Amino acid sequence: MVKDIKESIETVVLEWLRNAGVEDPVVVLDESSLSDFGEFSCNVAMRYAKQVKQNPFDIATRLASHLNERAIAGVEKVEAVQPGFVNFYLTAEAKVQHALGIIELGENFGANTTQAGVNWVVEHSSPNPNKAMHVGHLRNSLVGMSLVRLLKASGAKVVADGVYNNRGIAIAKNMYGYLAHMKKNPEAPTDIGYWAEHQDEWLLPEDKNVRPDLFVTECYVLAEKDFSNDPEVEAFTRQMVIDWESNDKNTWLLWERVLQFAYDGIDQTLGRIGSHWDFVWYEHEHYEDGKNYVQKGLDNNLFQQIEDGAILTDLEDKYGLSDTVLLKNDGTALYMTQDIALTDLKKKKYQADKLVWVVGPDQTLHMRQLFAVCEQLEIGDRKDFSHIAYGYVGLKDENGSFKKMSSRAGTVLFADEVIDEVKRSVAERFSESKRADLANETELAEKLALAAVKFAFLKSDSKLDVAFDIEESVDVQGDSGMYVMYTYVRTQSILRKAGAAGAGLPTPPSSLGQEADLLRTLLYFEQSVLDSVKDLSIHHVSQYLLALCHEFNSWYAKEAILDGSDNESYKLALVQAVAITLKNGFGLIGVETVDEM
RNA sequence: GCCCCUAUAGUUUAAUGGAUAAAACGAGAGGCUUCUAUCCUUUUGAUGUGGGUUCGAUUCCUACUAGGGGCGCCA
Repeated sequence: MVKDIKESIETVVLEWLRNAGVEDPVVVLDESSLSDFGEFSCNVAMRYAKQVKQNPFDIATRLASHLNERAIAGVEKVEAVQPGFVNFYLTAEAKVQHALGIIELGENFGANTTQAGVNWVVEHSSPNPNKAMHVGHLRNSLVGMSLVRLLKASGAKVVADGVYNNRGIAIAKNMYGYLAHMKKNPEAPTDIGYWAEHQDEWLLPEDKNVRPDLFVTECYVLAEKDFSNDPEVEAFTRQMVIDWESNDKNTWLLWERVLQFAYDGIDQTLGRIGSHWDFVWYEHEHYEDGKNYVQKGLDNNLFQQIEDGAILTDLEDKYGLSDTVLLKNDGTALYMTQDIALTDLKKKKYQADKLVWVVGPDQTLHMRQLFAVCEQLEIGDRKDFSHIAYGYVGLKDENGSFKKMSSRAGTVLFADEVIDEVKRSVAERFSESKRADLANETELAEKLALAAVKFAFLKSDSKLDVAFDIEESVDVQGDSGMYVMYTYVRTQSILRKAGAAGAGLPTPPSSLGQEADLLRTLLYFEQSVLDSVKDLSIHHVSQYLLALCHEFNSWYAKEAILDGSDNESYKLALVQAVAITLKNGFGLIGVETVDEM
């Protein structure tokens, strides 16, 4: 495989540089920017010219001639080019062997061992257990799961986890909303005691024929309105929080009932998009523990108590971060308080080496403060904590500029709405093309819609904001998941048609023809995975898949594959190599391939 | 006021110190009696502004401009 050739080259270059007097040289083989420059190029001559006080082109020339003398297997020639690049041209045979090697590796093609032995924890999705998941959660979840798969493919042990912040005023609003607005008989009292004795007098999601998460969303919206208009409702809701804290039996019963609706609905959405948690944390189980950590920090003079009794961090000088409150002046916990406890719990439970939080960009300061405080408390090292701040998913306003979605303004798009909308558009295409032979159209439309949505969210850098236009952003043409899927379907169609003919041993050609660019592109898949792991962003893989599809489709347009020639089995092998690469890449993105569309 | 993020073609994005800045959408032209035209070929067009570092800057530093986010008892 090309991986081995690259390693051989790097070894020889390293040795040569050391002999030339370079201290601790770093050798990186980059993909050549143009095919005229070979398959890989190296910039060490320019990088170390100053250190060894020689002209970069001279260094490159001598390095190239040394490499040519060493005659590394798979390397046809090495060239030095102004101002000092060293370009590597692989032999046709090596490129063909690489493609055939893909078939041998199968689903393991693209996997690497860069994270072997490292325990990662990835927290993702962060749905609110009082509302349905919206597109922001969708993006979060897709980004998080792509990291989970990427790290697993790199040999890491990965745990995906989720947290439900399931206590406090927001949940109490849902409880009130349910109690007040989901009665079968409007005359029934809005009273927890009465509800506990007469639960069957209240509606369930199935009675209204709505999904449970939309059901709780409705409770929340109705409650929110009453809460801000009616002081009695506000008092009632706040009292529920107090009753809950003092473990009132019926309050807890109602709390569990309402939360379960949310959990059930969110599970449906997560299941639909293939997201998964190995473990779920519930805030109510650990939020009090945070106070012990704050006390410990106070004892060790890491924190300070201010006049009114609240506990404050001391991060200004040591970390250059603004300080924040760790414990309220009434001694109660904050989000930060429980996050400290949770971080330690996570670290210990999983023996975690690296922890990742996929959380919105508005939490950046909070996360930095958390990491710094955890370091002060010796919970872990800051460098092992990463905040993946995916960009906002917003809408375009009249002027075309970015506008954050707001649940108050009613501009929030739910995750399922987006997928359903794309699904409709996909189904429309089926009816237009009159492909009635596809028996499982609905199932297919679902798979294709998920492919389109996932790819749309994961094809660009996750930290950028997305101004979401349901028509444009989840397009099914051009650089889209549908395009990649269509290309995969093409490969499957050809392989099906070839049948047993494709099973023969391919006879590689003596020289490369139209397929040269395709073979070249196949060399770079593994690097795209490595780049994605390094940056903790899957988009390098997505971009690679698009490039591979362009090459494959160009080749497909130029050359008949099933031509009955001696080359046929070889060409079929290339089709198969492309198919495996697309499938593996899609796998990392979280897209399930289909065989027909 | 302070801190963080972002700025590439008309639009959505790619390229994180390298060579001629790469795609898609849009607009124009062409291509199916041939393995699925949801495709292919081709034309068009871009690094916010001013300095600096470097052999080399979209990439790093700096000032500015514009947009977004955040800044001790919300989550």
